Amino acid sequence: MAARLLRPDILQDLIGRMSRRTHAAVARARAHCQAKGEDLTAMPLLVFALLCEQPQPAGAYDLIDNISRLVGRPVRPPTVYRAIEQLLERKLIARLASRNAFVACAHPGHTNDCVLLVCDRCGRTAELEDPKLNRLIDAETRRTGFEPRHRTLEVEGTCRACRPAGKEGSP
Amino acid sequence: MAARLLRPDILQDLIGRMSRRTHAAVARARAHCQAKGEDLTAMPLLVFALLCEQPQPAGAYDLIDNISRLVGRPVRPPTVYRAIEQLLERKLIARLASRNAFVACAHPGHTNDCVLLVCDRCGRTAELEDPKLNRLIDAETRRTGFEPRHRTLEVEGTCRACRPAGKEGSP
DNA sequence: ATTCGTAATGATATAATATTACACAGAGGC
DNA sequence: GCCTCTGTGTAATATTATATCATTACGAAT
Repeated sequence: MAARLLRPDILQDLIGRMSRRTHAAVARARAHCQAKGEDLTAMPLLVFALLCEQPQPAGAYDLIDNISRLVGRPVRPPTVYRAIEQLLERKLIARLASRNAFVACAHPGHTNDCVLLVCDRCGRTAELEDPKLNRLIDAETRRTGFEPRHRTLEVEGTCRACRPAGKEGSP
Repeated sequence: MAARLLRPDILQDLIGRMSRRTHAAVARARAHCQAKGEDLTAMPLLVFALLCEQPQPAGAYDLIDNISRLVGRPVRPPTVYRAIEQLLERKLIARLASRNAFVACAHPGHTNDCVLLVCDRCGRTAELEDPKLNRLIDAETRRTGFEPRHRTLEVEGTCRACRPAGKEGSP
């Protein structure tokens, strides 16, 4: 299965150095996939772990650079893009289309597309799951005769932490 | 104003060969800008007109190629990207983030971000202006302490025309 | 154990998208 | 005329993404 790069023990070691939060997220992701009879191989796991380590979205080439540093030799774009693709399919990460970047999803197994809130000060993103909103989007698009399959909803603005204190309402 | 490329008479000629619909849209766009004391120069006008001519979104390099053909010599990326940027600022076109492409907006002067419905069969897009949806998105994001400034909402699916006849409800 | 099939990975090259930096041309004011 | 300002022109390069083919590990069949 795994080719010579990224032997399981090395992978374990790399992920082992990461935060507790990441360990938990990785464990959840593995469990989630195994429950479906699938399996996460080394490269997707590493990409996912790296994305978990930072709250900001990462560009593909940031990931490529980081991974290359970690494994001690250049890892090429297709390798990382393949991992990204697989993670996207399994909805473990989300593509941030407005910035050509990627973020780890907080909750494995959400079947809906989620809303991404992107702070333009700190660059952090938060996920919002909102069934009511999803239903409205679905209903309104269908009203025009359109059959929705997938949506991208990204909101740019200022997160609570970056907002000047005391400004809770509208400007 | 205009440098040596795209003299006004040539521009008129190029736009003159386009459809009636495009003429109308271009006229509306000019009027809309003039009402605000601004003005659309040659390149932005041509880009807008080209986008009006086709219902599918166009990539920046499609535009570059088309414009180069029309004016009979190579037009470089920055020229076209500058025009795109200006049109985006004035909300005469919209960026389709999920595909790195651009579409002409149907109605000049809409202040809200609109919803883009993208058909994955024919590639056409439709715009949806939906105040109710906008209000809900605004309200729901603010509930988390986030201050929204701008949003991207793109729905991919099958448009009415491309849908097999008789399938009006859910699958 | 050898062979074969397959999935994941590796490497090379290149396509597609976007930006930086600087030069120049023409309109309008002086 | 000369200056300045804005829009345009060009070269070079940065950034993001994919196509293509080679290689490696592992398991199943023989």
